[in-house]
Amino acid sequence: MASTTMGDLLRLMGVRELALGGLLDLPVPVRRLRSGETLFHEGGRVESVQIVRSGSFKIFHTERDGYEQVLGFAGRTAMLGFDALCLDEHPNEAIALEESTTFVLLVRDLFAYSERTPAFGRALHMLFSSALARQSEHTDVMAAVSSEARLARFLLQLSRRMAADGQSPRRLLLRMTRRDIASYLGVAHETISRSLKMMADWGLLDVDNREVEILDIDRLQAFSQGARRQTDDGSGERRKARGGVGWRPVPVPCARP
Amino acid sequence: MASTTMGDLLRLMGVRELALGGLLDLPVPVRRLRSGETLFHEGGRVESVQIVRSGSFKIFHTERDGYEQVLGFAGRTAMLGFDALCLDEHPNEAIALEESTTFVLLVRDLFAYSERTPAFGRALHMLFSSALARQSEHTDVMAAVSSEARLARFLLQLSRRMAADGQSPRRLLLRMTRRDIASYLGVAHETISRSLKMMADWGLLDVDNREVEILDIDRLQAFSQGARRQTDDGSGERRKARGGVGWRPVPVPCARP
DNA sequence: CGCGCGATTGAAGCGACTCAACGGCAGTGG
DNA sequence: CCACTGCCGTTGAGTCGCTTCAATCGCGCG
Repeated sequence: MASTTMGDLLRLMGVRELALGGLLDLPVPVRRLRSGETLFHEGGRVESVQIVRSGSFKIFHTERDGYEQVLGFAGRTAMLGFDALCLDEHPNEAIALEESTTFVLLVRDLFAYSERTPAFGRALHMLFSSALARQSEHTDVMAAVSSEARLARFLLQLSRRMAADGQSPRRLLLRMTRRDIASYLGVAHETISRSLKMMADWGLLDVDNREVEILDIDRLQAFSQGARRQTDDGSGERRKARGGVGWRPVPVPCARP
Repeated sequence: MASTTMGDLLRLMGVRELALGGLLDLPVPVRRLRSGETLFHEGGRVESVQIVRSGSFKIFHTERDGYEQVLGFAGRTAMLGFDALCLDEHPNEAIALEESTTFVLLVRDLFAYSERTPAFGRALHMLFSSALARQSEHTDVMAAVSSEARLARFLLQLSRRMAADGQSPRRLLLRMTRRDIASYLGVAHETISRSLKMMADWGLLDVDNREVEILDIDRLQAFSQGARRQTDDGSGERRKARGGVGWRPVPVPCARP
């Protein structure tokens, strides 16, 4: 494993000021997971906080009735397991959606790291903050009223993450199932299928199973902002847009509850 | 103002090990706000992180179309403005719902505090963690399908906060409007009225304008669990029970959100 | 006192859930 | 090798809960 030092971790965390103490060579353990492997279990003891180095994860909670509530999806630079710090056990479970690696920071070492490497301490604060910001993404999708708008916001979030990683913000590869997305968005999984089709028919997306290409990111953005469509003109006409030619969704903003 | 020291702050944060350095006497500024006053504006510069010492706040975001999306309600010990740390400006706004006070921690001092008072650093980590946990409360209410279940979960959250503050978990005083609650729960404000009435008729609550008394907390709890039915999943339980005793006569489940 | 806002209640229409069936694909085992 | 079984994804049809529009009442305030 060529790169498993504090310096590498700091680089991942976006720290640029690397002219610091020799602690940059401090080894930091890396964990490898195959697709489907679980990072930590719900109810498990809290021993470490982990930072995603590569791959992606699904975080979810299993309700008493067995329903699997998806809480979020984590990609590169995400911090996992931190919400458990103020509890005695993990409130949720994380599993890898693909082959992934994480930096492992033992909770008992966390504070020592911060004291000995100030840059790490500050970067940690930033990570905390962005963990909060990531959480608010969920609030953002749930704030949309229609299921299509929720899905649009979700796709735009993925797109932004791709861009942040220096990849194309247009071509998305959904590593999670429709059912996972549905749970995350708080809709039925059938609705995800239907909404994807709708948006494809409208010319916003090109959908091929898990591969989604955003064709018109501006209109998608506008659409994701839309509260509820007005029926105004030929409302009975919107059953099936043909071939995606000419028809536009025309989202009309209107006051909400 | 009798109590505005680091020691008081640590006490609020729940730190018990107060046998520490003399930095406990370090003064920490306190801010007072009247009802309706704003703690920080959306788009404002990020100068401080604040911890609620008394009172309560509404955190919200104003969308382009003018719709006010409520993101949460903060009470005693809540940390506000921290999500802005990794951004250049506040992503949301906070206003006091009643007469309130906060401890003010300048961002530029944050790290220094941690270095000089290790107990503070650790307590800060805990605060970060519980800020995350608080965020997940929103996910929790949104996970409920029916508007009544959402409202029930919301009331139970308030109840738990009351209990955590040593007050009666039964008598709630809603400091926010129905409209605020509705926005937070993602439903129409009329629905809040109707749901409250429903639950009162059911004998779960006693409602008098902003004063709500929980009459049967156990049944309320049970009621709030009405999530999405189904699943029974069985993935971990899959007994191929060949020649089995008690094989289910009905080919039940289709996995459902 | 009238104005605005919060809260309640009624009526009607639509969007999303539910139930159900089908096709495709991967893993498995005879 | 090829049924066989599960799971994922899609599509259809019917029902219902919630939104939407609307009217009314109470209350604090300039």
